[in-house]
Amino acid sequence: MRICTWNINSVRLRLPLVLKLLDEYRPDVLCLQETKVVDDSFPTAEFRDRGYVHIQIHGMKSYNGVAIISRLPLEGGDVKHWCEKQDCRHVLATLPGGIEVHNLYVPAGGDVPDPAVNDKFAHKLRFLDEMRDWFPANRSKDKPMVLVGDLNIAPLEHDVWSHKQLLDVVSHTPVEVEKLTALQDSLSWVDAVRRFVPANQKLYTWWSYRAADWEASDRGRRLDHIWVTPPLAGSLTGYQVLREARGWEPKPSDHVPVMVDLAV
DNA sequence: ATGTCAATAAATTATTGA
Repeated sequence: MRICTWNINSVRLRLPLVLKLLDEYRPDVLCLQETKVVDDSFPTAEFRDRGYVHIQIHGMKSYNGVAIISRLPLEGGDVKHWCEKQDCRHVLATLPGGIEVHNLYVPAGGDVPDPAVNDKFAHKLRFLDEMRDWFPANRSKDKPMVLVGDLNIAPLEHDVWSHKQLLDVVSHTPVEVEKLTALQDSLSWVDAVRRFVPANQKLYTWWSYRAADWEASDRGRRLDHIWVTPPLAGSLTGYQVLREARGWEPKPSDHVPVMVDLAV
């Protein structure tokens, strides 16, 4: 089973790129974030035509929005709300074999890494705390689960182009990393991609639009993640981070697809 | 390091969020 996650930054604008991904890499399950579209306007037909007939969407106007698009049957589709907001940052569904997929879009957190003066950063930290509490209270680490999405945090030193220069930059500050790690530890989640890429090797999934030449400067961050619970860890057989997709024409997302293969 | 995108509401240009 191949599971892919991609922050698409408008699914309607980049629909041709999404279809290219499906045609060339044939994931069984595609999880999108930042779809930026209400459910009624989601381009469902184009996915159905390609055999992706099982779709769980949770979108809103302009911002955020998540979707699970699958060739395999989905059951028990649901959404969760965090921080007393209905802002479309989470959708979940169950795959054959009882594998529960959680697709998440963690708040970006604004620019100033101080919750006292920046409400967006405070929201991000609260969101992480709520997830850290929710998963162990409602799920067991013995349940086969996959958590994917744009977590908007690059936790490891080599998940960013310069650990030192990004210590004060939202996405790599110690307080965010600590909270993401606490969430990971809460159900013994395994960082699937880092099972294949050693922690001392640079690995990025996002490059800013603001760079004059993203490829030459290569100032990336690993913000997009795939985690699995312990029962699935032994089934991981491969991964791909589609760096090339950062250059896909005509208009690439600033994030690239991340996928893993599971022998289930 | 403050550069670029995308969506929206309003009317070719500003705002907001990332």
